[in-house]
Amino acid sequence: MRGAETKAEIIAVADRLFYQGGFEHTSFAEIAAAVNIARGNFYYHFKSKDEILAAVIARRMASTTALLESWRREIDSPRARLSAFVNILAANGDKIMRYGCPVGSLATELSKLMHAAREAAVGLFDLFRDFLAEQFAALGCAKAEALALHLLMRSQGVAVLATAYRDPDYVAAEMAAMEDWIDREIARGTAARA
Amino acid sequence: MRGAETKAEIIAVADRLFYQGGFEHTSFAEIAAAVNIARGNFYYHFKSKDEILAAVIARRMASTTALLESWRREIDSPRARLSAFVNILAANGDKIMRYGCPVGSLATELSKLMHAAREAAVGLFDLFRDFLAEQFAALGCAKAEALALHLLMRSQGVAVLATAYRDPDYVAAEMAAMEDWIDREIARGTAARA
DNA sequence: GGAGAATTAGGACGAGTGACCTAATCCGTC
DNA sequence: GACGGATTAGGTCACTCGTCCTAATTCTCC
Repeated sequence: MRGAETKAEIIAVADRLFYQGGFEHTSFAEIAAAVNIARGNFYYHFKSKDEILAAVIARRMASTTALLESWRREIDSPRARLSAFVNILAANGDKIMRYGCPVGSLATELSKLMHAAREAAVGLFDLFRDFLAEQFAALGCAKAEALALHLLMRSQGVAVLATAYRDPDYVAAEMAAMEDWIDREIARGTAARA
Repeated sequence: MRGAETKAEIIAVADRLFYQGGFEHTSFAEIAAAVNIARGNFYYHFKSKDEILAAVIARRMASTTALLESWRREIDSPRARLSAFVNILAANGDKIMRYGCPVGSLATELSKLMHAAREAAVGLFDLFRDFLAEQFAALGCAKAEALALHLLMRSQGVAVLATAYRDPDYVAAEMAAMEDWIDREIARGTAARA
């Protein structure tokens, strides 16, 4: 069973390093140093670097699914669940200002590389999109998926500008604007039903 | 004078390849093959890869400045100038869906690399921000710079999701939403003045 | 047309890359 | 406590990377 633990540790470290430095920029040597294992030893656990990437994406899919599931379970109102999403920007502000959004930056990098794992990486967006659409639908909004994509788009835009300008005040302002937009859309949805 | 032409060609090709494949992923060999010159020969024109990056950023600053200047000169109304900005998303749609936004993706990559040229790359955002703020101010909007950053943020968010989902219809929908938002902000500005 | 500078061709260098291998070591099972 | 599969250590492989040289070539100007 020790092997499984080592493998999980490699994936966890690779996950962090892929985020912080980018997939291609991160070398086996770097991961090995962080995990404290011999460099050539990766090939007992993974056949290639692409296989590590696939494992990292799978790990992110699992952890994101778990996060969204906990929100569905522990947060009562759909409106508050939307705020939970928006608040990611504040909770991870420091990391976002240095490394961008892990989902968006990976998808963009893999797209530039024309990497086969691009579509798998986009699956992370799907998780958030579906979660958000669920909440908008529960709030009685028509075209819930379009609203979900719009909110996703805003979080990505804020992440990019946060990385560029590194201004926490700007991020806070856009978060407030997102909350306002959500409330307006909900109001529009209930008005349409009346 | 032949040297200057070769240098300019190297910069132009590097510009394209840095955009399409990313800065770090693009090698001298790749650039050399595209320019049809000997690989080791770069060091007559540039002392290092970072120097090529600096030249590419300078080139983008110049071409962006020229583009915005032409808009200021040839487009009469500030409102139409804002539309010109939004329309970049349609005009460059195919490239954006494959490689993302050249400004945003470079800034994010350099941030991950903790590269010294990061701040210079962010200067490209400044050009657009100032241009947009100028137009909002001319339209009588208060907090023109905040509105400019918001529009910039949206274009970045759309670029990231366009790269992820590669759906032209989604891009078109967000462009329309951006136009609506602009009109509402202008209306708000004139109402406040009345 | 010849001197001298600008430019190019064509490697070579050490370091680092992902990939691969084999021998040693660990550890649960009988 | 010896066996056998699971795991690790550590080194090697071919290759590419950015960088750097030097010799040849081209161009400019007297």
